[in-house]
Amino acid sequence: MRDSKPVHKETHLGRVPLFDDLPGGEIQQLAKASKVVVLEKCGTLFRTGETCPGLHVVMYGQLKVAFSSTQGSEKVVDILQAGQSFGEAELLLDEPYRAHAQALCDTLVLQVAGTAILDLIARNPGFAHRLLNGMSRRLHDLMIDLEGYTLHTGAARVLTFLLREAAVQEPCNESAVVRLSAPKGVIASRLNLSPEYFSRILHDLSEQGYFAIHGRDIHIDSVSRLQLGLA
Amino acid sequence: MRDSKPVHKETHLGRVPLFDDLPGGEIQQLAKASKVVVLEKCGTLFRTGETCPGLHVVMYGQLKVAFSSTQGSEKVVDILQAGQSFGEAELLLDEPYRAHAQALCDTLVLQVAGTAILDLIARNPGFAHRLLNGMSRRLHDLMIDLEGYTLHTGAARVLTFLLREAAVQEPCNESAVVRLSAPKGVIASRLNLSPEYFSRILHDLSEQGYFAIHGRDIHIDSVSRLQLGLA
DNA sequence: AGCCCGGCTTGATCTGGATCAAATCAATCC
DNA sequence: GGATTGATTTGATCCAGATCAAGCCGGGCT
Repeated sequence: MRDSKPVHKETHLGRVPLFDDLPGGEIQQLAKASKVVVLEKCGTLFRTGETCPGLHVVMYGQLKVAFSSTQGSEKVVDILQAGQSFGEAELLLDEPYRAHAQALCDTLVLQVAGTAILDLIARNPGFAHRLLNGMSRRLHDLMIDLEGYTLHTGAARVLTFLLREAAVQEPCNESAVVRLSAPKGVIASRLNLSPEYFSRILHDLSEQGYFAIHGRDIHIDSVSRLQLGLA
Repeated sequence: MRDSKPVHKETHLGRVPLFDDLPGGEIQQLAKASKVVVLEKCGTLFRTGETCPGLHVVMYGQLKVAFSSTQGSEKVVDILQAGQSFGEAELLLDEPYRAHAQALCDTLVLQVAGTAILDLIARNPGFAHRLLNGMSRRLHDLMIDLEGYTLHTGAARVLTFLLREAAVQEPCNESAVVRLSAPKGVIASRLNLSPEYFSRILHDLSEQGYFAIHGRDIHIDSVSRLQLGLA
């Protein structure tokens, strides 16, 4: 992140799903109300307990959102990719963050001031609806995670995760190569597993012929076979 | 639930926090678009996989929302009290329910048709904002639960639960009697504990002098003492 | 009163997954 | 290339919390 070429906020914002059907004027308002944050790998975007300065939108790079326990261990709640936003709930409730966010690689974030978002909600019902849909999606995904954590075994969570990744990375293919988008330790924590146990599960499943592991690439011969493994 | 006195939807809806500052005309529209559902104890409101007929609003009574595993065990996600609504996310995304809902006692629910809610969002930015706040609250609470499940021990979750209940039931009192609003087994599942282990934790904590148990009533001498127990 | 049934407790045992410790591998930097 | 540092694996051990199996209320019913 050492080049200091000025960031053109409008074009960036216009590409984000949450904003991409907004008229140009609105985008300009948002751009004016937003701040560029440049993070290098491992840089912190916000910490637990801080109050939220606005809506975070990832332009490029990758962030992990995690809880930290008193004993230094942490639990990754979400991994944010380019185009995703974060902090809607805290913004609307004006509550401090329960988690912290850290860049997994060099990352660019725009922070849109809360007032600009609130204005937009009041002025543009279509945007409110879109925001509502985004939050619904997040709520729904969180429910799925919760179901996994409380009802499914570690191996089942790993299989489910790989299936979802395969569906995203190579839709509708019977065979797929899934590339883990983050270090195994981070994925492990995301699945609520210790790195060691995650490694063992991966090993076991590959021994059972579900897939082959090559570093961060998981080669799946038969996606439908994985699906069966869930039963 | 054996009296069949017709339910006056308007007055009921007008008392629900989500709708209570809507103009009378809007309330009437909602009432017209909503259906009364009467459930007796253990009656099912909806099942996993069903598509959602509208927004559920609890008028009186109590519901549990839970995941069911293939082996018959279940995990309670939420306990809904009178005045609460449920199903916003599924409604907006048009996704089937991931969980089922069952009445814990005789319960009255209004189901507001999805179209009426969508209209209201498009027409009334204030309502959209209110809905957004409600979903933020739910998202935030879910995050707190998740933090508990993944990072805290069983005993810590029980203490946290009791502290929140005390804060709701007897705000700002140093001593409090917390009445468990549901059978212990349901609370246990809500905290992601087996009934047996929940019972043991309660026993242990009371032995350590944190509180005294009388059936479903937990007598807390010193709320601040409980807070210390969390460290 | 006596009976029944569902909710709760208690005890004994088991296990998924964590933790600790050490070895191996991989990427980067002199 | 060798050294350094972090990521991953492997092995041994441990533990929070589940499960299984009885007992034990307490309250509604006849």
